[in-house]
Amino acid sequence: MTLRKRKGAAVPHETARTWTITELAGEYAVTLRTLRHYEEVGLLSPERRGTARVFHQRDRIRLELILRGKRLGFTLPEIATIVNMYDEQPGEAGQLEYLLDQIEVRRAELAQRRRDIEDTLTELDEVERRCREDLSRLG
Amino acid sequence: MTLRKRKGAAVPHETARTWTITELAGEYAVTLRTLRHYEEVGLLSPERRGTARVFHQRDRIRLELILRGKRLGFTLPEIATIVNMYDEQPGEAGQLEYLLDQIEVRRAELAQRRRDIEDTLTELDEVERRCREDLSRLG
DNA sequence: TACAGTCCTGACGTTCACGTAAGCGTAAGC
DNA sequence: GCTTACGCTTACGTGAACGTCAGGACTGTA
Repeated sequence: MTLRKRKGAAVPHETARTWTITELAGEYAVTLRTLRHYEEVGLLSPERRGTARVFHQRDRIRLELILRGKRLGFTLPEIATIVNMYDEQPGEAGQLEYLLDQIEVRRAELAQRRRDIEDTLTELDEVERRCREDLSRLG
Repeated sequence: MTLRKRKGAAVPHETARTWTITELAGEYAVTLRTLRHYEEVGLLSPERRGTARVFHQRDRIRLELILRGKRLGFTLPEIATIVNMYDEQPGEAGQLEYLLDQIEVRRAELAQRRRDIEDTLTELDEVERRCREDLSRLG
């Protein structure tokens, strides 16, 4: 799921498949406006052929990351910092340490969210149990 | 963490503690406006003494559920359906089955979010690994 | 060549979840 | 009895994440 190429990983010579904005929107159940918006805020940067957008595999992967971030309740700027981690250039030490910091921040947030989910699931179990109890009392 | 009383669970006779809006806001790090907003949309319904709001333990519990829902990225209406599950009256069979349906829906959403979190954490690990690798190469 | 289909760029509108005054009531303390 | 603190309602403002036109270009096809 990494976007960054570590070496010159010899891409197969065939022309890679691309997608139009309508195709991508259909496949991921988002609107054209949404995809354009993600480009506006720098989350996607499809190739242009003339004025038309041409989406590559790279854009699909980023889009999947974006949608996942949305499901997790992150804002688009937050998602940007996460998504951009994946294709950061090696860079210099200060940058790398900043990146490590960011990773810790996100990790902590995600851990909290996971606890929230566990708690909620447990309580839903309890609600369901009571509910079935009441139902059987009625039947 | 249940709000519904199953029987006449003999409440201790001492007067239960209550909280003012400012106290509650301070404790949960939200604004007065936020608490009032939650009341506007029916998520909280504090007692009124004159015009002033008086919050009870029940309200604290609901507020905790609300904040957890927010961390999980649910909208306030979505949170309402979840929170209201906790203190539904036993009700009739149709209602109970509807509730069971709702529980399934939420459970599925939460399961998806949990997968999202797992995936993201795994990938953060990978990013961190690469990052440390690059750092050691520099040091 | 006419027209349907797909794409584009503005740019204003909308919903959600509050923020932010403005203006007023009331109870405590000096 | 005046100030200060806290609380209230009403109501307009705001930022994020798009929705929704309007107007225009290009492209295949009947």
